[in-house]
Amino acid sequence: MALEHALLVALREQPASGLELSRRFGKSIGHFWSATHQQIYKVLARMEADGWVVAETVVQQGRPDKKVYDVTPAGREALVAWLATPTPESPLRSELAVKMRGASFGGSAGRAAVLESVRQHAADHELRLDHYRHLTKRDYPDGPAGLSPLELDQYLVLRGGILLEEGQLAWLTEYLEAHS
Amino acid sequence: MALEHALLVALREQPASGLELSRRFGKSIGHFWSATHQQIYKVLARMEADGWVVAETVVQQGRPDKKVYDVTPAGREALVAWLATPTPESPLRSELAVKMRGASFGGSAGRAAVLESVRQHAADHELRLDHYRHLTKRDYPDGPAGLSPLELDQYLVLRGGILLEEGQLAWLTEYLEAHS
DNA sequence: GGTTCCATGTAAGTCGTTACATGATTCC
DNA sequence: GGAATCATGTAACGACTTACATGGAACC
Repeated sequence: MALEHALLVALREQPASGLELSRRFGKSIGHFWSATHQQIYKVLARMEADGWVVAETVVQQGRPDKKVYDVTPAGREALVAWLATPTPESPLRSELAVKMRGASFGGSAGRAAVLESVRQHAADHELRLDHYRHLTKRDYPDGPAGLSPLELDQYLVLRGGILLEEGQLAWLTEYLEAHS
Repeated sequence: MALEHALLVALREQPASGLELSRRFGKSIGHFWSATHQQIYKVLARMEADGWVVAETVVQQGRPDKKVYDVTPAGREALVAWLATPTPESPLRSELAVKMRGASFGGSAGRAAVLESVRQHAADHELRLDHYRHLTKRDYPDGPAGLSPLELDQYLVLRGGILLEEGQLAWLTEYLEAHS
């Protein structure tokens, strides 16, 4: 029940078509709320039926038409109402943690496989961390000083990405060291 | 497609009934893979049909009978096979991050509401962090030295809980400081 | 007598993923 | 000519949640 609101936020930052949204979700917001294009189309259709957004068909040359969505006043109200709603804690699910606890029951092959998974994930997290740090340097070379409220919030969400990735990496590194 | 395997791990550590499992999932493993009892019963039934587990009805005095599940050789094989499978990265979903980015579009009331949500979550994470640290002191007073492989893995998963909670807390603290 | 706990489920519905479909256009 | 991109979807399925149901035992 929250993809709708994530889309509202994205559309308030900038009106967009379904595909543009799904691409944007591959970046910024998507790091904290992923969605495929199929899902996005479905939810957009429902939001349009509910009057939260309106679509305007934009004719393009050399490309298919696209439907650019924008948020209606009703959609804005829905967003504000949602902000005031208590935020349930997102259940943290780590398949890797389950495998770590299962490694003892998998013999030497199982243990090696889990080690390999952990190594792979550590590399992934390191990569993403590099990416976030690069974004920080590029978009906020002077740190958070002098940013508008909107920019400050975007900066702080990026900081969240960095801090969470650092936590993950610290964990997996500790695991690998303990098993070496 | 992974609750099955989480249950296999839990049952290999100790055979149990559905309700006992759902209680255990409120603790240790559950911090990384939550599940309600309804879901657990359903999956256990499927696993029994698949021959991964067998149920033994245990008569109790003053209480209803319970069905204690144990893992079969086929279940053990399924667990080993799963360990060797590549581990997809669990999509990280933070409703709070979406709200942070939406706060600018919610007026002063919206911003205050988001701040309150962040404060609440920070308190929750601090509480859980205290809990994990308490568990560490109680169960591993001497650190990881001298633990069996199984205990070491349990220790390392607990360490994961601590490191991830610390990351979360650091993030939310930074947010609150930036908005004070 | 009412409430809570134990223990096992069913039913209905939402959320999300995976696979497939279409049709035009540009790139090699 | 074949592949990739743009753009929008449908269909089928599985995962997960929420609400409800049952029935006895213990607690106050």
